[in-house]
Amino acid sequence: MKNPPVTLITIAEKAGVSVMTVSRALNDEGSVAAKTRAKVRAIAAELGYSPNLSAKMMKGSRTNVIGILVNDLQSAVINEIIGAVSVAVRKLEMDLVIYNSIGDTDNAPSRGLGHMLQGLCDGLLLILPRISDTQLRQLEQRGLPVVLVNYWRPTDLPVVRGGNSDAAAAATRHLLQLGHRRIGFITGSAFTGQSQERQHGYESALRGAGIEVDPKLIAAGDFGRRSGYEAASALLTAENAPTAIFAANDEMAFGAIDAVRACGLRMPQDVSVIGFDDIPAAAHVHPALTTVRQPLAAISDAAVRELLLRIAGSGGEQQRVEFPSELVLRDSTARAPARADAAPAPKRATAPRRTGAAAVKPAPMKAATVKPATVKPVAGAAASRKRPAGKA
Amino acid sequence: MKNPPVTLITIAEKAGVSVMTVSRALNDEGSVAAKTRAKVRAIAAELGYSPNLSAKMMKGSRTNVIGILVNDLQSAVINEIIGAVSVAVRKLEMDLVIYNSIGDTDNAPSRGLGHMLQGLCDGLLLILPRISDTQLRQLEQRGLPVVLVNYWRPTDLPVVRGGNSDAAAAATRHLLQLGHRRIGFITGSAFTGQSQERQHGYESALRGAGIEVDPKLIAAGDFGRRSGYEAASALLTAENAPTAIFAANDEMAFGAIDAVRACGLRMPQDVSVIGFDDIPAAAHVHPALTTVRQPLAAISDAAVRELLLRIAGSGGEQQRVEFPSELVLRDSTARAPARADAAPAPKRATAPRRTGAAAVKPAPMKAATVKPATVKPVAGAAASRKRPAGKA
DNA sequence: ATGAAAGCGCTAACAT
DNA sequence: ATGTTAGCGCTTTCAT
Repeated sequence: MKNPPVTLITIAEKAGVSVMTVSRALNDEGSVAAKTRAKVRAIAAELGYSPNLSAKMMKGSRTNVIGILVNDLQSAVINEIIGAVSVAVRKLEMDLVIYNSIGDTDNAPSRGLGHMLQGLCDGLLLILPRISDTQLRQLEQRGLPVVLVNYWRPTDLPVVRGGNSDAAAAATRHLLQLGHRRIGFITGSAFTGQSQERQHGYESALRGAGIEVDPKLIAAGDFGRRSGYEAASALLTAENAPTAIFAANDEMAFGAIDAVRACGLRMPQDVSVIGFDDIPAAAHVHPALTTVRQPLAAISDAAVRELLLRIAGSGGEQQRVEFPSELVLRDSTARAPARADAAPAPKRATAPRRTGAAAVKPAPMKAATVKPATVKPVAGAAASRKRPAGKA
Repeated sequence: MKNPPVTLITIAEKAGVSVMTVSRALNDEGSVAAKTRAKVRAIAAELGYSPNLSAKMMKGSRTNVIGILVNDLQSAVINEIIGAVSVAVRKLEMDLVIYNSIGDTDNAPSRGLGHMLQGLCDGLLLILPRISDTQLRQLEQRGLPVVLVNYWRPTDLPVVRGGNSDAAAAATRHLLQLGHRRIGFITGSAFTGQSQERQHGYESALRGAGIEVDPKLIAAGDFGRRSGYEAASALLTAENAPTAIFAANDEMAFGAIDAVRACGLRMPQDVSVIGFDDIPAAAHVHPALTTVRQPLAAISDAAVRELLLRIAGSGGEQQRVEFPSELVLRDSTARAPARADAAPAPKRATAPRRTGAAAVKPAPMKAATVKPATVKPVAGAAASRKRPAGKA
C-alpha cells in the first residue's frame, strides 16, 4: 500500500542519468537531449511521479502556487471572490490553495497566518481579511508578497478593492428618489472597513439631500443573515419606523426581508430593501433584490496581477487599485408609501395590511438552520410588478 | 521591506544556543531547561518567527495540516461540508488547506492532485471528488493518507458518506403519499455516483408503490441551478407532465422552482418540488424547500477521524462509514392536484391559472448572473399555507 | 540539558 | 548535453 515515494532519484536511477538531468528534463530548463528528455518523462509518467512541492520551495524557487487566506468560507461574497480568483489564477497556469483561518487571533502566533507565510506559496491574497493590525504588521515585515482584496482600513500593503462609498451613496439616492425619507441602515462588522465606507456613502447621500442622519435609523449587524433580521426587526418595530432599509450586504438584506415579512409588512410596497454585493442569490430571490454589484472579475484579475508583479520582484508602484461598483435595480425597492410615518393607503387593490410604524412584533429568528416552522403568509405581494432590471 | 526570513538559526544566534535547542524549545520536545525555553520563546515571539512548513515536511514529520481537495467551490453543499470539516479540524488543533482543482483532468499529471500529494499536508480529504478513475488509482498507490467524502462509485479507498438511496426513496414516498403519481426526477452529473444512488431510491420507491418508472419523467441535469431550470421546463411542458419534481440536489430544485413559476404554475399547489442536501438556502427560500438532509457534521467528524487514523498509520479497518440522511418537510410539497393529467380545478380562490400539462412555454433561463429582467408575477401564491416544519 | 552531524528532495551555480 | 557540489530550514540520531 505505502510505496516508497517516487523522487527524482528513483527516476534518475531507472533512466541511468543524473538527478540533475531528470530535473532539467521535467522542467524544460537547461539543455537536455530530446531523447533523454523523452525517456525521463516516460519513466516519470509511468511511476506517477509528482514533484515534492516542499523541496521546491525550500530552494526558494517559485512554486506556481498562490495562496488565498480567508476567515469565513460560508460567506457568499467571499466565495464569489474566490471563484473569480480561481479563474484568474487558472488562466495563468498556476495553482490555488485556500487557507481558512476562521477565528484566528493574535494569541496563536505560530498557527494560522504564519504557516502559509513562509512555506506554501509564492504569494498570498487576503480576501476581506478580518485580520488584526498586529498580524497585518507582521505581514508587512515579512518578505512574502501579499495583496489585500477589499480591505479599507489603513495599511501600507497593496490593496485591490471595489468601490463602496460612492455606490452606497448611489443606492441611498435611489431610495431618496423613490420618495423615501426615513431610510434605515444596517451596518456590518468593522474588520475590513467596508461597512464604514458603505455607511459613509449612505450618510453623505442623506446629507446631500438635506436630510439629517438619524442615529436611531442605524442598527448594528455583523454581515450575517440573522443579524440583518434582528437589526431590521428593531428598526421596523421602533417608533417612526423607516420605509426603506439599506443593509451593508446582501445576506443581511435577506435577513431584513425576513423581518419585513415577519412584521406583516409587504416588500417592496411597504418597505423597500436594498443590499450590497450582488451575490447570486440576490437575483434569484423573489422579489429579486436591488443591490450594488462590485466588478469581482476585474478585482480578482487585478489582485492576481498585482500579486504576480510583487512575486516577480517588481514592487508594483501602484498600492491602491479600485474599481467602481454599480447599482443593480431589481424588485425589492419601490416608491415610498404615501405618508411615511402614518399608516399609508394601500397603493394597489390588495388585502388591507398593517404597515408603517409599529408593525407586528416579529418573533426572534430561529437559530442556525432556520426552518420557518410557521411561515408567515405573505399573500398577494408583488401583484403585478415589473421593472426592467439593469444598471442604474 | 524584505527582511531576511526569521529561521531557527536567527533565533539560535540571538539566544546564544544551538539550533537544536531552539527547535526543541519551540516544539516542547526533548528536555530543555525551563529558562532556556522561556528565553527562546520570547525571542521567537519578538522576531515574529513562524516555522517553515516546507522544511518541516521535508523531514517527514507531521505538519498538522489536513488538505481538502474540491472541484467546485461554488457548490453550496461542498461549502457546507468544508465548513463542517473546518470545525472538525479546528477542534483537533490542526490546520486546513483547501485545494481547488476545478477542471483538472488526467492530461495534467504534474498539476492538480499531484502537487498536494507529497508536499503539503499530512492527509487529504476528497470532497465529492469529480475525479477520474486513473487519478483515483494513482492515489491508492501513493502513500498519502486519503479519505473520500460522499463518493459512491467503487473504490478501495476509505469512504465516509451520507445516505442517498434510502433517503431518496423516503422523499419519493412522501410525494406518493401526497397523491402524486407522475413524479419527475432531475439527475445530477455522474462523477460521484450520488445522482445514481438518489435516482435508484426514487425508482425503487416508485416500484414499491406499483408504479412503473417512466423514462420520460427523468431529465438530465448537472447539479447546477440552471440545468434544473431547463430539465424542469422540459418536464413541465411535455405531454402528461409530472405534478411533482424531485431534483437530485437543492440547487437544481431551485432551478426547477424557477421553471414552475416561469410556466405560470404555482408551487406547491400545482407542482410540488423536492430537493436533496438541505443547503441553508433551502430553508430561506419562500416557500421553503422540502428536501433531504445529510448529517454533515457527523460525516465531517468521521472523515477527519478516519483520516487521522490513517495518518497515524493504523490503517482503520473500516473502509466505509455511512450516515443516514433524513427527509425535511417544508413547504414546497403539497397534495397532488385533483387530477394529475387534466387541468385541475384551482384548489383555492385565487386568480385563474393555467396548470397541469402543456403549461406556458418558459423562456430559456438567462445566463450566469440571472437578473430577472421581467419577473413573471406569481401573484397570490401560497395564500395561507402553514405546516409545522420538522423531520419526517 | 545541550550540541554536532547528517540528510530530507530539490535546484542554482559551477564544472566537464 | 550532462554531472557535481552545495545548501535551502528543519529534525532525527548520536554524541557530550
